[in-house]
Amino acid sequence: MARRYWLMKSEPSTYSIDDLEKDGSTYWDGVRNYRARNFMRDDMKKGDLVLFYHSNADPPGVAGIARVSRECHPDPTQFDKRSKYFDPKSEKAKPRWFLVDVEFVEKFADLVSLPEIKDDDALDGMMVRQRGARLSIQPVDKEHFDRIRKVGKRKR
DNA sequence: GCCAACGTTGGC
DNA sequence: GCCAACGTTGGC
Repeated sequence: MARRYWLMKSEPSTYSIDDLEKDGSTYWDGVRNYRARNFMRDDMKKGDLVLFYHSNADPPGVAGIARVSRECHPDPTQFDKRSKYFDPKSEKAKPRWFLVDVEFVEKFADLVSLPEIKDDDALDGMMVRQRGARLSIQPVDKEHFDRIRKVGKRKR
């Protein structure tokens, strides 16, 4: 099957591309939205490439590239009473929330900002351009992925 | 800090 | 199963 491409949002004040570079890889924990969960559970395969998006940042935008390094497994934070992601309705035998691991690939020389993404005709149709696109994990077309990666490699 | 957009919850 | 109320996301 063809490799798929994704966009994953993270608030850099919580976890940034620099944190991922330092850690090498991470659990993508805390997703509590069913559509986003279903992408991780059903569709994200090892080797898929990910646009690492900084949300709630100034400016928001794609900061680099990551890669799925481990496929779907239960999100441990759902069972951890001390975690803010604790879900009392989730059972160990029947976990409700799943995650994937992602590993660092590259940090862009220069962040591809949301305004730039919105201005670029080649990126027409990207989900992240839509008003109110709150979904924290989004599928991305290969052409859009390649375009963002190309723009991200520029120096200025 | 505001608020529009959207997802979830819970009463009925 | 509907839908109002509420909570969250995230750009601005």
